[in-house]
Amino acid sequence: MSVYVHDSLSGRMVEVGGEGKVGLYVCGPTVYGHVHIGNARAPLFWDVVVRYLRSRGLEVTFVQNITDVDDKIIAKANEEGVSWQEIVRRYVDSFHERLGLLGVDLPDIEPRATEHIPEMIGLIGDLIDGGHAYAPGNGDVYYSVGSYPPYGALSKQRPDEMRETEKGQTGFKRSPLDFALWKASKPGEPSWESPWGPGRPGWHIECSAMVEKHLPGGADIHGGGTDLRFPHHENELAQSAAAHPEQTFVRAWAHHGMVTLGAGGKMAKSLGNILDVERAVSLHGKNAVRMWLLQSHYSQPIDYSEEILEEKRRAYERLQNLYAQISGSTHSSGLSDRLAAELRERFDAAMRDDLNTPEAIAALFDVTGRAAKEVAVNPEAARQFHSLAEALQEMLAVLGLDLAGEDAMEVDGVHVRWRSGEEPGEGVLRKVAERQEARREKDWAAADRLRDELHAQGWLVEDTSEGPVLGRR
RNA sequence: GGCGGCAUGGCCGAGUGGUUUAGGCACAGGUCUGCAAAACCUGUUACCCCGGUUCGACUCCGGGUGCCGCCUCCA
Repeated sequence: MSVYVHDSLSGRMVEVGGEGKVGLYVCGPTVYGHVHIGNARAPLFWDVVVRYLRSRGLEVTFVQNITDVDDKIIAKANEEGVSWQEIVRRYVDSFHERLGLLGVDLPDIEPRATEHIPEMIGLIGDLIDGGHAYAPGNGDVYYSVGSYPPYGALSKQRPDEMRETEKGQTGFKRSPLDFALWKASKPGEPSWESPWGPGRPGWHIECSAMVEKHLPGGADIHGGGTDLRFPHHENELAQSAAAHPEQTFVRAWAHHGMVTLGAGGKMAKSLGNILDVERAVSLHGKNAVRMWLLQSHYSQPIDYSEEILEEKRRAYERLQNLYAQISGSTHSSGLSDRLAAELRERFDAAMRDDLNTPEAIAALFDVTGRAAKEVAVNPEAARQFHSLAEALQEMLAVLGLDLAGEDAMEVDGVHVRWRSGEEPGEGVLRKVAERQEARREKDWAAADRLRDELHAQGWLVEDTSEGPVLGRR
């Protein structure tokens, strides 16, 4: 069992998991604010990938770091007059809470930069020893881009053509492209002892150190947004490859597209055009958000709008309705077995081909729709799709989409059902029972009046042969 | 300015050198239904422009146009 992932460095598909194991490293957040849905794309997508790989029997180690020391964290702390640790604590909690709202599981290892200072210092030492870094005496240590000829390969940039930009110049760097591995700390800033004086790590070095530590032998897949390709990933690669040329650092670089907000372009904290995860979930629901992010390929940019999310909510509902038709199955017809096998095969083929979640989801709709057609022609078939329902449950678990079960209650002698999760109030239930009673007496005027009232309260009543079912409208 | 990517039907969005419908949403008509909803049936709209390669290109190559990302912190 293995999957193929498009590698941004070579431009080719790389086989991953052939040995039965997969080491995955994904760049996590810098915790100085609440994560928005753009930030959430990576954790959500890779969580799905991890679930998929595990469902196929692969042993996965998923590492996603947290950057807990950084200029912005320090700035935020100063702004509020609290410690940087306080800022970190607050936004790590917020990050976890928001992932929870989206139904995203935490990675196996969530290393923090500040917990890897010795490893980073060691790595920097190796770079200096190898002639790839220098300490000009101001307390900083810089990576010498010129010492590593392949520099630029990942971002397809040529160092000599990038010289135009001199924004990074400090006076101590030998080349403006050189970047900080270690920064001398100013008074009041977080600081650690090092051979070059008290200071703190540069941004890129943490990922190099943490990949090497937590995924010995290298990462099979290294994920992150396309905006990290340069300079972050380029620098990571340059550091590790130069320090430890005998080791593989990353086998496949997988970059996901940006979440855009219509004409506003890329969603970014610095642009202020962000949509908080909490708001997105409360506006559209977890399932719609997941459907939205998973129904386009990870490598593509994806646009957010309320209309699009509404569409995705409906798409999810359709899947839900299709599933509901066969969910009561007690046995499996030959058709069910065939469809289940086809579904597994297509889902698998799609995922193995560069983690193509939209293709995988299309298979869900297609196969399930065919079962629904059968049910339409032959109502008996509704109870004969056990094997398909089972397969569907597995795939939806991988995608993290809920299969809303149903709860029910006897109200005034009427069996009232509703989608689990949102319990209707006593008054609503009573109205439904009353309406059912009116229908029994063919008092359509009263029944319609009650339907309208329930509608006004946000509920939709569906009449079925098995009695009324409540749903949020 | 440099580098990279993308351009598919009303919208979202996969995919492929030709023989089959991606899938979803929306819309129109119908079946079912007291009504409504769901489901099912039928129908509608495709591959940015110009060249080239090819027996044949939406699918490969070149050019153009447009959009996006990166080149500075950024998922």
